Amino acid sequence: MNEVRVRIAPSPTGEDLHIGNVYTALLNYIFAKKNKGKFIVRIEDTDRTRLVPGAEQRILQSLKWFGLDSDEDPDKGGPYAPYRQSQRLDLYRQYAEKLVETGHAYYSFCTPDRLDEMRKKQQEKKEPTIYDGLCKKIPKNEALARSKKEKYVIRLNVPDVGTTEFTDLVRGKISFENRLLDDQVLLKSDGYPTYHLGVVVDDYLMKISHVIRAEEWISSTPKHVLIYQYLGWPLPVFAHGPILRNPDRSKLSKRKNPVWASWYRKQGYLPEAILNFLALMGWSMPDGREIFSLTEMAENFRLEEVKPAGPTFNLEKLDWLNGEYMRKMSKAALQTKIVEFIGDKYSSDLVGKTIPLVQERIKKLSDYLPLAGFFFNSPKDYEIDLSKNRSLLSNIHQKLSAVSDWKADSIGKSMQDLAQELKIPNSKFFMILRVAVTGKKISPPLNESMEILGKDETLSRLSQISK
RNA sequence: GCCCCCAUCGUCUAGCGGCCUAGGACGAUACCUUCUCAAGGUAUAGAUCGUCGGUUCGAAUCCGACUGGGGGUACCA
Repeated sequence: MNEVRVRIAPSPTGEDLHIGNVYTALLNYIFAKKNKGKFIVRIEDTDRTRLVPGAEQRILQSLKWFGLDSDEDPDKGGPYAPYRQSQRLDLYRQYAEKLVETGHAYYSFCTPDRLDEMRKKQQEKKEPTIYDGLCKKIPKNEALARSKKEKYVIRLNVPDVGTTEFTDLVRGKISFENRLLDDQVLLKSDGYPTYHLGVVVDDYLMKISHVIRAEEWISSTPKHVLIYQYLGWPLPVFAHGPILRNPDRSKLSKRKNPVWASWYRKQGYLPEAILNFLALMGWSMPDGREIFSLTEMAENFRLEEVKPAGPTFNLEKLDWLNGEYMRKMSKAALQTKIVEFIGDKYSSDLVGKTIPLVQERIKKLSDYLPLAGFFFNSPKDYEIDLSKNRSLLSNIHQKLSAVSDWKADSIGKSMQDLAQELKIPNSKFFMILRVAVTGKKISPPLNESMEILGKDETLSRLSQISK
C-alpha cells in the first residue's frame, strides 16, 4: 500500500489560523498518525487581493502552538518544495496550457460585466448560473493570438453530458450531472491559479493520498475529479468532514463567534484541551471516553466514523474541558503556564504558592488574575462598603497581631474564636474579613490566603481600612 | 433560482434490525459539603429518535417522499 500523505492548505487571508482549519488540521493530523503517514502544510496564497501580511507566519506558529507538527511545510521544506503556491506559478500555467492543448480547457476573454449580466439573466430564467461557453467557440489559434495581447483566463471545458461521481469516505457515493457543472476558471488573468487548479496540481505532485477537508468543498470536487482525469492522474481518496457551526447553525464565522486561534490563546485555553474538544465534534472514542490525548485520539481514530452532520461550536463544554485539564496538571506545570500567561511582572514564587488555592477554581488561564490578583496588589476598591465595620476590623487586627504561628490553621482558629466571642455568624464575619483583605466577595479560602499574604501585609491591609 | 450534503435530549454524542419503556457528557435544577466561590458527591428534569409512508414477526437503526437545516453557486479559498 502507498504511503499515507495528507495535507492542510490554509490561505493567509485572515488574521490567524481559523478554528475551523484547526479542526480540519486535527482530522488530517490524527489520520496521518494513525496510518504512520505524513502530515503536510501547504500555503495557498493565490488570492492576491485578500492576502493579509503576516498571516502565513501566524498560521504556522499557531499550528505549532497546538502541537500539530508538520512533516513538510513552507518553513522546513521537504521533498516536494516549495510548499507555497505563489512560488509554483510556472507549474500551474504549464498544466493549464496542457489542458488547453488537449481540448479540456480554453481561453476566455469575457469581462466581469458580461459575466454578471449573464448570471442575472440565468437566475431570472431559473437556469443554473454557469458560464455559457461563449469563448469556447473561438478557434484555437485565434484564441492563442488574442491571448498575447488581451487579458484572459483559462477555463475548464466541462462536457455537457454525463455525470461525474466520486466516493467520499465519510459520505459514500456523490454524483453530479456534468451539464450543471461550471466551466471553472483555472488560471486567473493575473497568472495565478484558482484554488481548483492549484489544489489538484499540488496534491498530485506532492503525492497526497487522502484529501481530508470540510464539507464546503463537496460541490467543487467533481471539477477536481475532471481535472485529474484530463491530466491522466489517479484520484486521491476524498473525505469531507463536517463544517463547524455558529449557534444559529450557519457556518462558523468571525461575525458570530470567536474564530482565530489567537483569541483562544489569549483567553487562556490550553491547546490540548481545544484539540480534545474539537475531536468531540463529529467523532467519539469507541469506549465513550471524553477526555483523551492527541496520541490516544490517533490510536483510535477512524475517518469512516466521522459524523457528516455539522456540529454547533459550543464554548461551555470547552470551558469545562479546559478546567479538567487544568486540574489534572501538576502544580509546577500549571505554575509555568500561568507565569507565561500573566507575564513576569508577577513573582513566579508567589504564583507557585497560590496554585493549590486556585487550581480547582479556574477554568482558563485568564481566570487567574481576577481571582488571585489580590495576592500581588492590595485592593483599590471594595465590593462591599466596609465603613460600618471599622470597629470589627480593628478587633480582627488586634486578634491577628497576637497570632504568633502564622499558619492557616492558627489564623483560622483565632478568627473562629473571635467570631464566636462577638456572636457574629461565621458567614458574615468571614465575608467582611474577605472583602477587607481581597477586596472581593469571591476569593480563594481566606485563612490560607492570609497565610500566603503574610502577617505584615494582612495587618497592613486591615489597618488601611480602619483608618 | 439551480446543484449538493445533512437530520437522536438546549448543546456534543452513543446507537449500525430485537440488549432502547434510547445510554453518556456539557449545561440546568435541588440537596450534601462549606468562611465566599469552586471542586467533589448524590439526585432530578430533559429526545413519542423531524414528519409521513414502506420493508420486516420486529426499525432510532434499511428504503422512499416530504419538511427543516446547512453548504456551494466568484478571475475567494
